[in-house]
Amino acid sequence: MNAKLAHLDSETKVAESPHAHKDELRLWLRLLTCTNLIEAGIRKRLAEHFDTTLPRFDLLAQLERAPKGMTLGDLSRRMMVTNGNVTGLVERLVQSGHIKRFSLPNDRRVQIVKLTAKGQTNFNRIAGAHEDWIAELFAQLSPKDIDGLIQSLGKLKESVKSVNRTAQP
Amino acid sequence: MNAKLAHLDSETKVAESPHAHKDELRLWLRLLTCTNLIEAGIRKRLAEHFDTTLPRFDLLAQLERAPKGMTLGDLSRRMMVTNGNVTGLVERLVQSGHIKRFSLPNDRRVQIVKLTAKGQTNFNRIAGAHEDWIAELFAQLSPKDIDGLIQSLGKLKESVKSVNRTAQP
DNA sequence: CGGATATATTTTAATCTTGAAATATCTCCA
DNA sequence: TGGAGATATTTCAAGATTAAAATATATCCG
Repeated sequence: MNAKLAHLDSETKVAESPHAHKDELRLWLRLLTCTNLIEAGIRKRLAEHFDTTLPRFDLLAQLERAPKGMTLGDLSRRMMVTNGNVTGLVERLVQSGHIKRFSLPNDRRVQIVKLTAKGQTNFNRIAGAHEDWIAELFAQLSPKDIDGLIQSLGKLKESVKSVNRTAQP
Repeated sequence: MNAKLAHLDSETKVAESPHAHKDELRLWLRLLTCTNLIEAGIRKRLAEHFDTTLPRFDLLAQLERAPKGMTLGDLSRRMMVTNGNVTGLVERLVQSGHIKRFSLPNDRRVQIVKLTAKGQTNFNRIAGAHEDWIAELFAQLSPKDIDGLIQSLGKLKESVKSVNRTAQP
């Protein structure tokens, strides 16, 4: 059994006491299930009611909070996806007239994208419904539950970020 | 005001009380951020250490808990993904020798898939590391935080499922 | 100045994912 | 029996996603 662990690399410190983390694993699976269920629900509703997708809505939502526009790099960081992903998404949203590209005279590497009037209108219509769908899905949680979750997930977020900072330079 | 809205359906509520659900929205965004951060961390580690992906690992994990094998339909329900998705995933895992297909003599529509010895060995090696990665990422949460999250997320899961049951037949 | 290095974006190939349509098989019942 | 409807899987087309390599531009510093 120890021989089996002997070849393990960096995480050996945790590997010394295997199978002692059942609660964390259970929590993670539950977290994933909740997120997946909600995401699926939202995705389906976006398709049915507004004929759009979650990544498209997500990108518009980012831009909506940045009236002066954002670079593709900003978008990929904010949305936590790769650059290449944003490239394709932006392409399709420009194509459909929801956003527009601008180049900066002082730095020809960057592209700024902004919502068009059409994009803004479209986003506004969706955003209200989206907020209500979320409230509907969370309806059985009390304000106390909600507050507790916000707090604990805030802690989790910091925990994950601090590990990623040290482990992945 | 709440009493007045209580019997109305969600679409009507949208019109009656827009923008009254900030906390739920904030919670949802935080939930999504946490899940995405953790998923990204796990995905990266799976690629680096074991040259594999999350969906592959996920499928193997499902099969590991079903020594008698599972049908593709079972897999797609358990993994909460579409049938077509499982078809492709299974194809690649059969290809790489981690799982094997079997047909049932009494029902020629269904395909059972099972872990091969290689798949089992491979999964075992990964599962321990995976559990430790999760524990590492959750390290800053106290046992009390963890328990609270498990409870509240359980409630959330039921809330979402009950809404999806009534809203999407 | 000019090259090394850093930053921003795109491209590429592969995988993942979905929803819908197509195919195959089974079950039930008139 | 035979056909209607249910169930299981695959196919298909489009989009989303990643990691890594390629491209383009900027900045820094010797």
